[in-house]
Amino acid sequence: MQPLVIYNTLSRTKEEFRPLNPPLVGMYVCGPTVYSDVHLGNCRTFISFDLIYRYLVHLGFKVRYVRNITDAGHLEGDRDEGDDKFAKKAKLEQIEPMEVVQRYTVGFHNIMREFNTLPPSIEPTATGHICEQIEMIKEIMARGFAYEMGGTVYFDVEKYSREYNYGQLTNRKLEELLEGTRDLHGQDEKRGRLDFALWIAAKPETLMRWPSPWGWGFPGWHIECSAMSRKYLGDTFDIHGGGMDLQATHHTNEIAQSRACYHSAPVNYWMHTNMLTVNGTRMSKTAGNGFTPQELFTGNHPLLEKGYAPMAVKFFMLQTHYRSTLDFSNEALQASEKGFEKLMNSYATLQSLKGSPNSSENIEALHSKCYEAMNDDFNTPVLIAHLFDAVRIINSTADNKASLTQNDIDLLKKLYNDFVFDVLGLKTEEANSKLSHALDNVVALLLEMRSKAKSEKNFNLSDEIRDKLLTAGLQIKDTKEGTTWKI
RNA sequence: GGUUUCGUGGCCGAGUGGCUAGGCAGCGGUCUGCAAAACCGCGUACAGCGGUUCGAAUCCGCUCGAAACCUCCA
Repeated sequence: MQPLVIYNTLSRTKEEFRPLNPPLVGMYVCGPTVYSDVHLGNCRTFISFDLIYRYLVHLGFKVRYVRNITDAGHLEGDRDEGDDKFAKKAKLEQIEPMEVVQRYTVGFHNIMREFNTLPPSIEPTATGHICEQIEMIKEIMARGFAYEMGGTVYFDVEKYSREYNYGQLTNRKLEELLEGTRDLHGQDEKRGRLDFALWIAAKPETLMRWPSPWGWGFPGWHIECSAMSRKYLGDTFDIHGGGMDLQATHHTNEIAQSRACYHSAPVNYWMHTNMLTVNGTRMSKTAGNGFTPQELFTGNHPLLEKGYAPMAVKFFMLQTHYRSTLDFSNEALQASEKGFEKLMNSYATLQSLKGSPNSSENIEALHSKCYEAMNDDFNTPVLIAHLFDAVRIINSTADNKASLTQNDIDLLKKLYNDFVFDVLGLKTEEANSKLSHALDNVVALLLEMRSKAKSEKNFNLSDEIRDKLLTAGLQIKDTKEGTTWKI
């Protein structure tokens, strides 16, 4: 079987994945800034990396998955001034900044649980690592790549560029980058226009502040990821991920900070997930064309015709490759909802299949095709196409149009457990067991009545029972072996 | 303006030179008292123009169109 290949942003090609210290794998993903409800685009990124994490674990790697919580130091503007997002939000809501952080961190975790993502191994916060950030800034200054102006410390991009390739990640030259920036504003104290803040001096009204060698202040946005990834994964680690929008600025600066600090490149494989769009344009907080995950689940938003279950949404996302943009529309979402239902129904059917002396299908070949799809840069759309092959085989067997040995049936069960549940992280909606037991009995009673009516050719009554059950949300299905039903 | 990516059948979405995914919707059929579900079959798509090649959705050029980044956002 072909080895696992990963598209590396650094080389812009798919590369064979070779961890530094197998079977250990270090993976860092830029987490959310918890100053408001988690954005659906964020969710896509974290679902993508959850898939990657799950697959690496499935392959037997021992993965340390670090995903941070940004709870300080993320500025509103690009000019390194103004308050950070938490303090601003806290003032608006008249609460403590850490209250904002707590509220939205909890909300974020709840949504991630709805999507059935696994918790990371470590979830460090920026405010919990102020010391590490200050130490790193000191090291960068000691190597001459940063300078202090009035209590604010800036990273010297031009100086860095004389020794390293600053635009490496986006394949851009310094001159091109310089052309793209705006003119320096009069009040700005930076030396170069590409310079960015590592530490920002607190203003009298700044709520979130810490002491440092440069006075009271707070860390810049980019330094937290460099400091925390280094602390938990080492100077150089295997995978760093995030959304594509972080590539040009945040990740470029992370590389610069690490190299300026300890010379070596921090990451071997940079992975970037693509954006979520609505009607062809990017869903963003500022464009106002987005909805929250909660609104998506309930359908309580003008853009949504109805609510969609978390698993249906997740399945919809996984039907697109993580490096492609994904456009949200009711039509597409409903198509996925039905496809997901079909996939899950076949799993229930699979449980009732009986083995035959021989098989008309090659399940082992199907199994290895699934691995091939995933080994090709986590190609979930192709994986799902193979899973629908399994669906067809299962349903055909149930219809006596194909046959499977018990061994093959067990192999199919393993296929579902491996890929549908373990790797894709999908699950069926669980019903309350006591309630569902009672429901079973009630439906069985009604079906018995209907069956009696049918045998007496009282089709009016039998159809009435069927139609009223459908209205109540239960669909029944007559088969040769008897009548089955589902919600 | 610069950098990058993309344009696939009604919709979503895989696919980097020949073997032409998959889902949803549609049509025809099998099954069925009728349904539903399931299964079988069908549509022969690759923005346009030109080029390379025995052969291109896939490589090259141009044109048109879209998006992302360059400025806070995954």
